[in-house]
Amino acid sequence: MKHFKITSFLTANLDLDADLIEKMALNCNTLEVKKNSYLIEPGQTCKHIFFVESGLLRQYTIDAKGKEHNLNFAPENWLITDRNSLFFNEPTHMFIQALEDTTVFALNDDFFDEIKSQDYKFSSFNTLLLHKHINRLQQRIISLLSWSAEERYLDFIKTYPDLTMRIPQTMISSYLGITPESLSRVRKELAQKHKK
Amino acid sequence: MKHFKITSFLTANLDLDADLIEKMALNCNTLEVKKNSYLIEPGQTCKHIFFVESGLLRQYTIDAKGKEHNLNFAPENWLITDRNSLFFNEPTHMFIQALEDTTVFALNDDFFDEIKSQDYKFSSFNTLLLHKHINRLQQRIISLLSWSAEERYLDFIKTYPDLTMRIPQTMISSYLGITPESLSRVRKELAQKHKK
DNA sequence: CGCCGAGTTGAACTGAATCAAGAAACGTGG
DNA sequence: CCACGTTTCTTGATTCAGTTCAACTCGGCG
Repeated sequence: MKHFKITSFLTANLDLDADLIEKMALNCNTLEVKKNSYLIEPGQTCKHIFFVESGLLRQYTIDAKGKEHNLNFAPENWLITDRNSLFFNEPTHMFIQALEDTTVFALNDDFFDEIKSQDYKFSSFNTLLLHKHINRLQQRIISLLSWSAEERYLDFIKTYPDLTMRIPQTMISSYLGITPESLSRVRKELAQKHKK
Repeated sequence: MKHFKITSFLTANLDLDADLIEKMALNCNTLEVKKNSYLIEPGQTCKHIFFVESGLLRQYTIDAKGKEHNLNFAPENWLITDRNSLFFNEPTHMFIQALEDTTVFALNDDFFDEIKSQDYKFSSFNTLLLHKHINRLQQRIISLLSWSAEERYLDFIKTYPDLTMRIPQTMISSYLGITPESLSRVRKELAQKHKK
């Protein structure tokens, strides 16, 4: 049996039979994505849910004004996909790019359908993922509505302490919805406060 | 057979057997919610998906600073719920309040589980709803990140032309993430532009 | 060594918030 | 159905968080 991290991830989350997980591990693909290259680009239709074995991905889009918006980061043990493209079978508007050399485990979405009949837990697992995703999006909307740039940054480093070092500041600022200059100033302010 | 609007809504969306829909219609409750009263309040656990037969609901939350944030409006033919509370069976932080005298059709969430075995279309219907919800949330995040107050308002009146008249401006402004004063000024500007 | 992109810093600017005060709309009780 | 008080909306003056633009620093890499 292949020993991907996803194996333990799934076992922990689902309490599935080992042979079912192994079956999945055998059917799905491991992909290597070199730093700065792309897993998904606009126009493509996203067919997989990607589980990050190692490395770091970012998901971003470019708006009508040509501005880049980082919507998600996915370090090891995270899942990432474009639910919209995947489910509605439409071309995506998203980029998914590797910020570090990354190994992903690509779960073909069909797999969920196939397995559904075999194991009820597995289909409800996908529903769980959808609900967790909704939760995160909701939280982010509320943070954009109610917090200042500084508060959003503090929340970011609290939530993802290790990522702060691995993601360029321009991308973090874009995720937070502020300019790189503003983030730089926020960081400076915080450093000064901390020194006292 | 009861003639709720939801009947035609479901028929249009699902192509279900008439008797299945009727069964649902008989098993679920119609609730009347008087203007300004609440369907859901924080602390309660949300157990239903509400389909609005007639009237208008709003969903909002109050943040740590005591500020109110309108997250959703649901006029006739819309569905509304707190997915988080519903799925994880946790107390909600949301208010769902009637802005007009409203009639809702309350689908007990268990119903989806029960019906799942009987009709596969029905369970995939719920998944469809989840994906549509994710889509809306994603769009809203992007609009908060990339559009000005005026642009967001223009998008709002374009998307929900009739709602603009039925929802107090304070609530629209809160939905857009701006102050009531700013919205008033934005409207004034637009009226002047339009006059020319 | 010298270039180049990322990050920092400064100064001027601006969109939106805040505070305050007036006008209009609303519903409640007489 | 009107009168009154309360809330909502508007308008103005001022302030502020964050943007923009431009110049500078620093660290990595060919």
